[in-house]
Amino acid sequence: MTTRRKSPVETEAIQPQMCSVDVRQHILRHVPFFAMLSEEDIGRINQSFREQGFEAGEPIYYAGDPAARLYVVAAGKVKQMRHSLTGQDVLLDILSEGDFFGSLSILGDETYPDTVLAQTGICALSIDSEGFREILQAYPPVALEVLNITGQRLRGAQEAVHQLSAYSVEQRLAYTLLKLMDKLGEAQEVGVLIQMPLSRDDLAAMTGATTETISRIMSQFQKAGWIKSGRQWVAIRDSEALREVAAGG
Amino acid sequence: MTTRRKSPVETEAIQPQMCSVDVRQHILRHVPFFAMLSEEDIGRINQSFREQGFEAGEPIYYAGDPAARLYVVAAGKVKQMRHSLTGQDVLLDILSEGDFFGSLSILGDETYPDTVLAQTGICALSIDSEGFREILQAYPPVALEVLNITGQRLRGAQEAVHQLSAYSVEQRLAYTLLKLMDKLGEAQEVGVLIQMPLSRDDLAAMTGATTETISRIMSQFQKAGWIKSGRQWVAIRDSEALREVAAGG
DNA sequence: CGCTGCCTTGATCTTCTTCAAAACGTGTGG
DNA sequence: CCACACGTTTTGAAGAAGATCAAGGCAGCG
Repeated sequence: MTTRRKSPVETEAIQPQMCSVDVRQHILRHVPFFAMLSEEDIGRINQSFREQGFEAGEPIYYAGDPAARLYVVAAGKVKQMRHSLTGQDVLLDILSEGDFFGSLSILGDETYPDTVLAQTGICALSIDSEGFREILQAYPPVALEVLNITGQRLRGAQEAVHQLSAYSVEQRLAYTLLKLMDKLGEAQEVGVLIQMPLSRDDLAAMTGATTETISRIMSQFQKAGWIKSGRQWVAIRDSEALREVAAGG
Repeated sequence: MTTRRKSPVETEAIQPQMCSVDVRQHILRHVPFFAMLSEEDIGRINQSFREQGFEAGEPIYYAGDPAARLYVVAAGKVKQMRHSLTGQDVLLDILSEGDFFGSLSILGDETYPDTVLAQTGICALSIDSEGFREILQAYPPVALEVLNITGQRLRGAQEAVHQLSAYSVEQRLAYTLLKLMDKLGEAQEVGVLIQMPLSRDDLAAMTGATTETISRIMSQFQKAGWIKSGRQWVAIRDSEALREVAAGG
């Protein structure tokens, strides 16, 4: 049953039934900030959510759209982006199963500051801001957990600011690859494979550099035997070496 | 009663009594996320806080210290920083009256990822993580408000990432000055004065550039008549022009 | 009145971008 | 199953933005 494709990344097609009502409750149970609730409570919460499928490349929403809903990724990966007037795009984060995005501020009316795109086919659960606020009020432990996660993300974003301010592209790329490995890595023969389609363009948008510069450095890394990479995929073979580069070796 | 100093910035000395128990309750009432509580509740919360004064330049804590407390700025300004192995420092944020910093994650045990320094003399209220968690549990509306503010900060940090990735130093500096003006601006004859001691080094650490580059661009801005600046102070005279530069004019 | 620390300015050098073109891999349609 | 066509990746050469190195100037303080 070997296919003919070259990329080791398995872009498991998101089946419509993965989004069905039947499995929604199961998915919600595995969302970090609902994990502590009883089956009964989750059932109640479930009713406020609705599910939605998106194909790879499709936008979930655009920057500037009125911010009305909060989303939870049930399956697949999404890219959270900001675009500039110059056309230069910045990839802020990659979110996967259990991560949330969208409207957090309880005070309605604003617009989304970023664009979110489906990187693979995805299934998302969503709820309107009003409904989410009600859940947070009804279940204070959930609010604390959401606060916790948001705090962690804030620190992550501050670390990114630090990186961009103080380190070279080479260091930032090494750091980014390590972070992706921690988040999406999967041990395989080629090395620890980053389980998602990932182009040089994506890496450029994540590190604040150009495609060409990233390509050059990736070639170096590969020549050194630290990574193995092809069209839209990357595997890490020597994370220790990358760690040293990231730290300024 | 005119002094001989040149800087228009008033570095009002923080008097010890500003930190006294008497006025603590008054201060807590003006902290955004306690504003909705009754006088009685604030009185109860008050007992968990302790006050502490710091002189200008003094550290509140260093990166790597065990993260045990959450702080609220009662008076003065603090700098939230990250340092790099290379000695290059990054200024993540400037916090003033009513802002909080320190240990947010409820799950104890970690260390602070950043260093916080008193930029002016300051008075801070602080509470241990345990006590803060209890408050959040006892007063769910407070938790929601803290979540809200944290969400806003996350967006601010993501905007900084965007800026660093996509815009020139000139644009970032213009943007930074405008942000400081919004936060700390005070109308005076010279223009809208940024009410705090602010060196070229500080601006360099905020924009991810070197002191020299910042100095050059500040000279340009001043020559153009958009700002007026001296030793450790800046006033904005033409915010519209800066806005245009920041937007890529 | 001189010292210390902040700010300015210039010259050079490095890093990264930009522009351009060729090579490669993947999926498609014949 | 093969060959073509497209988007991704690579590589090169020239250019620009900003860092680094090095002096000198100026303000405020003791």
